[in-house]
Amino acid sequence: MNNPNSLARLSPLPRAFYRRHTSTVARELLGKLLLRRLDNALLVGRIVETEAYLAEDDAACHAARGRTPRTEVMFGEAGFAYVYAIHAKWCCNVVTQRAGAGCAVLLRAVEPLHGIEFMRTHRNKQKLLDLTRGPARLCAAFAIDRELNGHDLTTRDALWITNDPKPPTATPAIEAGPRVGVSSAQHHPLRFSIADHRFVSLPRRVRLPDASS
DNA sequence: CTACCGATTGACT
DNA sequence: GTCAATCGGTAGA
Repeated sequence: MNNPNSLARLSPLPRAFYRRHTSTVARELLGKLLLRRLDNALLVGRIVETEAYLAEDDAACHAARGRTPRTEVMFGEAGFAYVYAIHAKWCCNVVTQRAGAGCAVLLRAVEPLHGIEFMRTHRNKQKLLDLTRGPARLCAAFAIDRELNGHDLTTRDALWITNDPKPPTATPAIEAGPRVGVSSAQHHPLRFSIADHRFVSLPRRVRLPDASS
């Protein structure tokens, strides 16, 4: 297991990573490490579940109804955090593609790796499985709120994402299915997760047919 | 200003 | 499985 100090020295994913198509970014974020630096703690989690919200023909995307004060960050440069409130809780996205496109990837679940006691305190929950499984739960555990809206994820400041230097398996299978809590575009598999991972949030997952079959 | 909604969660049967 | 608390964002008067 890497120690947190060495993980904190790894290079953040570059902006080019985020400038690609939203579905590609959503899939490739699986297995990456989310890092959060606070005054008195360094938190690390492995991203195990994401959802894509597209720039085109996606009524569920917040940007679909045009620019508002809330969605301004989504229409900006890729690689910045878009943090929004839902049901009095915070959720964290990463902005993708091109400035002006209006699309992002929602971080739905991580596996806690470091700073677990801080997460327990911040979530006021003891059970490991409940700490970061779900978009608002992971934000509470990582102390992510509106202060990080518009934060640049390509520096080692406050919040960023890196490659895992020691991935647990060579190439984990990826599952895909309809997005959670979204009625539109149910036919598109825009929710992605690491197959059979215990930290993936609840509703049923569907294994995508293998490309070779 | 008020009214309504929601990319959720946690408590409960 | 069901259900409602909770509050920021948004639209509209």
